[in-house]
Amino acid sequence: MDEFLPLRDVVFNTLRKAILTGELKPGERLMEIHLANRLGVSRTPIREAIRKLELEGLVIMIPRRGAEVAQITEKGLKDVLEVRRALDALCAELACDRITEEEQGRLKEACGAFERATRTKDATIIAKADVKFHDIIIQATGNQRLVQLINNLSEQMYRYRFEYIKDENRHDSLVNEHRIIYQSIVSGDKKRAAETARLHIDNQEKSIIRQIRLEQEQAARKK
Amino acid sequence: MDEFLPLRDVVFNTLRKAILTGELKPGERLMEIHLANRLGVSRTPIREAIRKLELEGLVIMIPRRGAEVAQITEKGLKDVLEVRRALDALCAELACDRITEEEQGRLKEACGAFERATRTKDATIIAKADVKFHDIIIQATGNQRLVQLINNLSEQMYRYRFEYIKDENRHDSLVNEHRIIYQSIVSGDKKRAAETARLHIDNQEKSIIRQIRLEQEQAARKK
DNA sequence: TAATTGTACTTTGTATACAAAAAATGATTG
DNA sequence: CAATCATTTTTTGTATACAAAGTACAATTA
Repeated sequence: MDEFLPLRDVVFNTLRKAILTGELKPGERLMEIHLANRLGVSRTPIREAIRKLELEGLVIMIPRRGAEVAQITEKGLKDVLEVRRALDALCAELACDRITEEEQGRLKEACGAFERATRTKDATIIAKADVKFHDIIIQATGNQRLVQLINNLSEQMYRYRFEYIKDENRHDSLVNEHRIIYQSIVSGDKKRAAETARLHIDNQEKSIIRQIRLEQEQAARKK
Repeated sequence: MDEFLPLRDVVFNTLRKAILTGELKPGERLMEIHLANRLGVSRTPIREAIRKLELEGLVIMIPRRGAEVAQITEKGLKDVLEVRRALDALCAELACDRITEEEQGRLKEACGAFERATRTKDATIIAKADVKFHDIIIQATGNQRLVQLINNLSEQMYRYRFEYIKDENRHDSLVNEHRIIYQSIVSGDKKRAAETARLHIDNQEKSIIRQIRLEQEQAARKK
């Protein structure tokens, strides 16, 4: 499939995924020769991939020392979520105005599919259904720049998303929020759509921050 | 000053500036050897800089053909401004809650400085005063991610900003809007601050879109 | 023993080399 | 004269080479 992508893009995708899934841990150094050997390419594509990761904020560069996986701080996550809150609300509002009949149908289906997914109690399935639902809304805005920005911001929390989805106590309210968002969008109620989208992020934030604190405590105890 | 930056970053900054100022025109190819000779470096730093420009959206890659300066379409600009509208409103709201006494002082000063700048009728001076005013607000949010995103989005319109500032008929309303934004923020009136910030972008949008249509007409007439 | 300095080893930063694809040129043929 | 195909040139994509900065470790000295 990706056989015809330039190696730099293959490497970029590979490294990005490794960082997002936690396979490469925050603070870990990305050493070029090591990665080159591991991925069976030369240093050139590795370096070019790192330049993109750098701009995306997934790695930070230390001069003459190379790249390391960016640390995720509680402050950093709060900042990301604060922006996402505004952008998700914007998405919901724009979708109210611009969603097509066809997209409305798919959104309804995705909303139902999400409810069914929660009943499986399988976090992977639920996460996929969740992404699908929100993707339809984001696409319905017809704003490519917005799509790109939200994807990038979501990325930063990939690791924590999963834990959030696992919390079964939240499932009912998640389903409920999705349903309200769906209804508001098809009925064109911008205010309610935006407000619920914000609430949706607020709930995620609480869960993720709890998660982070836990990890930090564990890290501190290790020392 | 930048003597100790890696060459790739020097090249990145140079190329970015060249694109934003219009020195490198939309559609123009970025050929590596040519740029390398022109800037007195090898292809390696050039390529790494291009990878960053690529992710920033300032150039687009065509496989096996290299990079060219991204075209700016009316749709693309509308998309950018739609996002900025939301983010600038967010900035204004956050600033209401978080601005420090010291920043309030600087904002007042910047607001007055902007008014004085308009009286010079010198677009460069006005543009600088405008940036300074808005920078204080953005910084007052304390959200680094937001700062970075807004900077990146502003960048995309760099070329048009200037023309917008030149329109002297708008100066009075610009000064007025700044004053309202300043007053709303120091008095903590989030709603009014956000609404005025949105209005501020709307006015820019009208002016910039007019500008773009003009350019496109001229381009069409040439053929 | 602790600190410091010198040396060997890594690792990055930059330049160059080489292969393969695309573009341009020109020759040949209908 | 036009069109097509071969050939040359240009340009990208990838690998490698080399220099300089950084790091680690050991030996030496206070």
